[in-house]
Amino acid sequence: MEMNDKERKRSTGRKRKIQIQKIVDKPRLQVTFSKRKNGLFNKANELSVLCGAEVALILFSPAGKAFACGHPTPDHIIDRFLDNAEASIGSSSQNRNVDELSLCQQRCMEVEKELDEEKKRGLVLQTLVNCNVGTGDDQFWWDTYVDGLSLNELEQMRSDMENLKKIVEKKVDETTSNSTASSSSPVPMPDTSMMVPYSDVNPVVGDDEMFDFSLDMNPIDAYDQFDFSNIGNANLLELEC
Amino acid sequence: MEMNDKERKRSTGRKRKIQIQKIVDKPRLQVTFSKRKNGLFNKANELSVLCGAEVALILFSPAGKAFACGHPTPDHIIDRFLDNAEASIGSSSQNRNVDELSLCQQRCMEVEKELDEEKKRGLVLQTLVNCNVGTGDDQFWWDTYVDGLSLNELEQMRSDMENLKKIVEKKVDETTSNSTASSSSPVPMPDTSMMVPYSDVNPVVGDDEMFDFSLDMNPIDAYDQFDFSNIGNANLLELEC
DNA sequence: AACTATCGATAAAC
DNA sequence: GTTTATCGATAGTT
Repeated sequence: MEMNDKERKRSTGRKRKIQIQKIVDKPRLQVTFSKRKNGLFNKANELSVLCGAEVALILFSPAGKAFACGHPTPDHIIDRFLDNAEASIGSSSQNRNVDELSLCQQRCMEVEKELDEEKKRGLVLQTLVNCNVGTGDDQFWWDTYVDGLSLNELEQMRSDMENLKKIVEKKVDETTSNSTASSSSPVPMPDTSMMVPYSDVNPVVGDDEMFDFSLDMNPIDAYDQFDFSNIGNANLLELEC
Repeated sequence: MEMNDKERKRSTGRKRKIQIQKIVDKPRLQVTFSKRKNGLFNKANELSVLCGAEVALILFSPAGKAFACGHPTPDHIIDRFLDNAEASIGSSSQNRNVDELSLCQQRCMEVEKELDEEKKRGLVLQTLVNCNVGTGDDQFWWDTYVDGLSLNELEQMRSDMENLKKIVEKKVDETTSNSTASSSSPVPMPDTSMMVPYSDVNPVVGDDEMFDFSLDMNPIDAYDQFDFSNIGNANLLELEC
């Protein structure tokens, strides 16, 4: 975005540092809660995906509304946590009717495992392609690719490149002359989901759809009130498995 | 901080945009998990204080270590959550399970899709490896590769190829004049990275331009050259750039 | 709810 | 751990 300094001056909303203290203004609290709840779910989701970690996030709004998310499921995480902490207390979510769900979860985990191995395989292949030469930040693949070739191979490659260029140009011509049917071309549009699997696939989503990518998030219906008036700092604990 | 561009270049640690996908590299995953775990706890705490909300966050590291925090205590939140869930058996629990199921299915499909893409990428890399090693009578990978490209991709590829040709010619010159294998100089080429799906190689490219490998290629069946499942991540080079 | 400047989180390098 | 540049989250405004 291009702006000169004067345009900058008359910018509208400006963020300022805030103290981490209970917000008294009700509307502001509501907005903040909504925004930060979304941000928190988003970050929990990202951590889960990035690290393959099991994450559960449970929160009650000041109004007493419950939200939870987790992968594979909040109950799963809770059970594991409780089993961990108390060794053997029967969980209340055992007898739930989750046959199909648990099947899906199982499959999901299997696919994730397979994906993991496929990525490992990709790394190995990439290593081979790069001739085991580590790439610098500013190098492109052919820089290292070319490094591994002998002179003969290089000359071969040069002629290959010329042929390829012809092929490409021919293909461009074909595609251009057929441009009337461009939208219905036999070549499907590139699917960028490989590169951007979670962030930019659906740029515009509703509030509720925002975190449906991988964490199960389910707002719970209305619930009895608690007294939220005095809540202190977080009670942190770490424990070993 | 005021810095001109040259000083910028010399900076040490640089944050770059990362894909929200499972991190394969173990050390990197470990660091990311640790940092993001702290950030997540911190944000959960802030939300709790700012809005007076009850928040519980439970997570298991990939290694199986459990962490939890909550107000007033994780167990308290969990109890409340479980009571809540039990209390709402009948009306919403059915919907909730359905919701969880569909979300799980959605994630499953996404993972499967990513796996598909990863496999196609593996095919391309495999083909590349085979063509690098193999000789002559096989078609080169790009011959089939080109068939699946759209017009934009073809034009992108054409310019890529011209740059690559220059690199190859330069390399030929170097090899011819200097028997010493000098390291190739980085070629500033802003809008590429077509071939290497690990898109972080090129920070300039926009998400929309990301290339993918969802193409119909003639697979070269050489999948089981290696047993990838036995390869630990730690043994692999850092190749994610 | 959308926008923008700012602040905070954090990826990469040390 | 520490540092630093960058990216993402978000406070305040409309």
